[in-house]
Amino acid sequence: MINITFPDGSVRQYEAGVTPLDIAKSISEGLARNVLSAKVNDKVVELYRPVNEDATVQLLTWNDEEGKDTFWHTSAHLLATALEQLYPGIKFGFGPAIENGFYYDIDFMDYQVSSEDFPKIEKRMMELVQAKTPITRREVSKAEAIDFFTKKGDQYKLERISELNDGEISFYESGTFTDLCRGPHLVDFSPIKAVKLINLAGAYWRGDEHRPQLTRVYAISFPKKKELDEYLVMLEEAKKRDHRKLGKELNLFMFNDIVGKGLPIWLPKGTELRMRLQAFLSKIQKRYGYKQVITPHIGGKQLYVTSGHWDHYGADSFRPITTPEEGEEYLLKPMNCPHHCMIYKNEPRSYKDLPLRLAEFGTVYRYEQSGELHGLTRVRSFTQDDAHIFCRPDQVKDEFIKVMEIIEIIFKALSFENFEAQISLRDPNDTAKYVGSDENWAKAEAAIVEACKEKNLPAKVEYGEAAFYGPKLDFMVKDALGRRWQLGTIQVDYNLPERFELEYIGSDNQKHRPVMIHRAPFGSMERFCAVLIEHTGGKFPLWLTPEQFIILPVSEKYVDDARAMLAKLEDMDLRGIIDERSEKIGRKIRDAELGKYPFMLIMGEKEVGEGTVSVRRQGAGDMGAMTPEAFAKMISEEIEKVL
RNA sequence: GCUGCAGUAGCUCAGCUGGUAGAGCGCAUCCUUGGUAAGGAUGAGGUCACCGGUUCAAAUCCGGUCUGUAGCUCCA
Repeated sequence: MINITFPDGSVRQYEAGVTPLDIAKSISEGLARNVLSAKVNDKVVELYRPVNEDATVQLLTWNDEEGKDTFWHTSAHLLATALEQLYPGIKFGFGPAIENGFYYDIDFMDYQVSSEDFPKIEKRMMELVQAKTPITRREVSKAEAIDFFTKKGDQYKLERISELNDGEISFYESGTFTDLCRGPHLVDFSPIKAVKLINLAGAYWRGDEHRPQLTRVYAISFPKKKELDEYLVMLEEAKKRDHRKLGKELNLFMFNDIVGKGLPIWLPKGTELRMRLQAFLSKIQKRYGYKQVITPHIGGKQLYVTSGHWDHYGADSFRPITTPEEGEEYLLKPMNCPHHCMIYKNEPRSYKDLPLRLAEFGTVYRYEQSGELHGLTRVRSFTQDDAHIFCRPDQVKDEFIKVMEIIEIIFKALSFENFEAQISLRDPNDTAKYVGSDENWAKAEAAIVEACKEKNLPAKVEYGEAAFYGPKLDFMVKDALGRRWQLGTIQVDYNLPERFELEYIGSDNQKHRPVMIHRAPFGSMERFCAVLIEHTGGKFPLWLTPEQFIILPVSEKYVDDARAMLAKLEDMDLRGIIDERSEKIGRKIRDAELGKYPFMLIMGEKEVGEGTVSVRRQGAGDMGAMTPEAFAKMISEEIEKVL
């Protein structure tokens, strides 16, 4: 008998050689039906793999990330099995489970496959499911593996095998399809009740653009048909929140071919929104001791040669601007820090002056590859809510905490709750590729980790992800379609102070080198607004929205009264517009609802007589009549609650 | 940058295998002056992204370019 320990700490005894499926059956019928794979001593395995000695066992279902992984990974094999039957001779790259579904990278050889073929492929997949094709695992020798795929002519699998050692190679067979795979997998295809191919996209073999491009087939599958339907509805809903669509509908921003791709133009309403965000941050920064500065949009090339950016990124950036003056070259500013370094250098600094916090809403220009451009989230001209903190090494942690507080205030005001934080530290095995002393790195890395601990911020630590010039802390959020974008960032920098020979006079009357912290709570105004648009679905919080209300006169007779009311509300620091069209009130309400104005103020004979407005809240309906003063009070109270 | 897909009115889109353009919304004018999610009539508006080719004839077929889009790669 062996002891099996469960995640809750309980222990049961079983015969040696018991399988996870047996264990599930011994617990309950339902569990046995739903279990997908099992985690035995921290390794996920198939349900038929015997357990021969004492172990901890966690039975994995659809509700466990790892259970889903097994499910989708097997679905990828189902896809491959179907594709190989439909397109004999195709070659297979990798086919993993991903965050939402799975994909398989395929070399389709001479076959032309398009999304029109999806139904056919899905149909074949479901036929294989119904056939209850078992999936069997087999350990093979390296020689056997090489032999098999040589015969098959699959150079991709052969390349992968060449990196593996004898004794760690396994094959999985699902009917007609045999794949090199580590597993684990479902026992057979039958739990897969619904599949949907999502799209096709090119993907380089092993992500290398110099290697062949395969066709990546994205798909998703579910244990219940209903879950697939819900997922598809969710996708549709997400598309409605896409900031590119809402930006057009709400007249926030535009692009124009002649102006140039990746160069966003902010329309009046979008500008309102952005200015308000900037004013909000400026106010907080003032409280935290930042000094606002303004620097030019271009800078002498030497500035960026000194900073090192020219060497690093110059070849892939906008070409230098030349002048009639022989040999004179300027760069469109790709970042603000070198300018700020020059401000630091402009006068001698004492340790008493530090930290010096220079802030700028600085517009920068970067030549992003055309395939990378994406709405407002990836553009070639954007404005960073940038600031550089010049401080002593012993001040890093305190400054870090203060920046984290600013980010906290912002995220809270906008109810960004689903963000992820990542601490990027240097690769401990390759410290040579980083600049700065070991001592300073150790100090800064510890400062970041401690700051997160102190602020109770759950952050994932990634080694080797630090920039060459210093460790950093990034804040990431997902957009409507589940893509992850980096917003706020705090980065420690030892490189620029060195390159620009920044100094301060310490209390010991000696010269010392300050540490620089780059930070941008929003990241860029463009990207932040994009995420904000998707987060709110265009229904911005009251304090931010370009128009807080729209006055709807019941008929044209009351337009003059509406104008007087607007003036009165504007005097009370509210903002709104009037719908002066000759339309019936029902129509005006409908349009205002669709236009996402937070409040509709209806004015007719009754209200004009009483000196009130009838308030209707977007999405919630009639709230009754109130005086403009009462309305203003209600709005300001609501705003105070969030800010 | 690479690969797939797409580009028709301000917006969303229809236009089968080639026969010289349509709808809804929006806009303009007029009628209507209305009470909590679409009142009515009339009208304007398009080199069918651009350039070239095939054809008696191209929005439609072919090639190229541009732009968008899905991914890959990159990202200070």
